[in-house]
Amino acid sequence: MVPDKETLNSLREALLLWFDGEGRRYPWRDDRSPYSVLVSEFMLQQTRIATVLDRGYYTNWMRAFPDWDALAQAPEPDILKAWEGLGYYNRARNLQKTAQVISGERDGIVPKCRAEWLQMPGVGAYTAAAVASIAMGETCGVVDGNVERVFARFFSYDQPIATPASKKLFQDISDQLVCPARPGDWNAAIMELGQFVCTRSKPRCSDCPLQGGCQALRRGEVERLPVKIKKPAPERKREQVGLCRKGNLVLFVKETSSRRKGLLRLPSLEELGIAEGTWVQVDHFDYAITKYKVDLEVFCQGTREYDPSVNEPPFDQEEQCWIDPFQAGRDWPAMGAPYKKALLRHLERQQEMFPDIR
DNA sequence: AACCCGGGGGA
DNA sequence: TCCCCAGGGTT
Repeated sequence: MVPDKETLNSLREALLLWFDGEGRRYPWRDDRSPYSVLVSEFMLQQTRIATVLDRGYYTNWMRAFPDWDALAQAPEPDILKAWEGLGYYNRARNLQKTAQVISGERDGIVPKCRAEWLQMPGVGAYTAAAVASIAMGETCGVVDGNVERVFARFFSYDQPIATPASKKLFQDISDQLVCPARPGDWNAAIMELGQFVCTRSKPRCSDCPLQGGCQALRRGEVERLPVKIKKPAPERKREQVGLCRKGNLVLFVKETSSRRKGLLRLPSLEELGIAEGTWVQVDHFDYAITKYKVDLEVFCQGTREYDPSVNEPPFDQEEQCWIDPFQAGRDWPAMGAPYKKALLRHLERQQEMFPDIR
């Protein structure tokens, strides 16, 4: 599948020339230290560049935790707060674990190659190849969603790409195509080609530096590739939570499950011991979580005040957390996005009903 | 190999 | 609505 040496050289030249002209500037491209690159790669796992940049996650993180030591020593609530809204919170925990391994066990010595990076927590095939090539100049190829799409089209690969066999094939191809002279740029370039030119829909083939060698373009199969396996429709669920007020405070619960440990959520009516029909539904909206689509229903007491002496929540004191949403810095612990949304919508409603308060 | 994990933005 | 994004870990 891999082209002969001469074709390969012209391929590399064409893509890198395009990248030198069209390549974007990102903060982690201006500073290619292993730490900067690794932080960016963790944030970009299953997350769009625009999300990471526009909402300031990368900048804030680098300011709060500028190096391995700072991250290694940071309290977990702080790193979760810096990650709040990005999702997949184990990424933040694993990033810190990696920092702790490097700054502690390895005495500040970073892994020197892809195989060593692969040993770090939260670092898989993609991230190991990315940081090894971009930050250390190792000749190894990345495979992400963009690369899969570009390869499937360029080689007119008509098998489903989400299989182990396809993954292995693409990894092998990527490792052979990567330009030894500029491995980091090559990997960035092919991903960026997938992002801006070889897009999922409406690909801009006439702008593509690889159009001459693209098999799918020649066969008119670009729109059909890559072949994806259709996912089952999400399972619908209903979630009923209570917004408990005590003065300016709102009751939250600290999650204890391993993955979401430390995140805040609103308590369920069941946890609160609220009989159905006794509280008033004040809001509802849908949110998606992995394979589920959840209809979140928010309830309040008829009166505006929640009286804990009458209705003390049955869960442990340590799991309770009363938040003051009017606090200037809104300095509460990291909150799951749906519950944060429910809280903010509650505050908006209250402002409309009682504009005199705050 | 299948399943789990968040959240958002574009089409 | 659906898709899928610079994936990784666990079972």
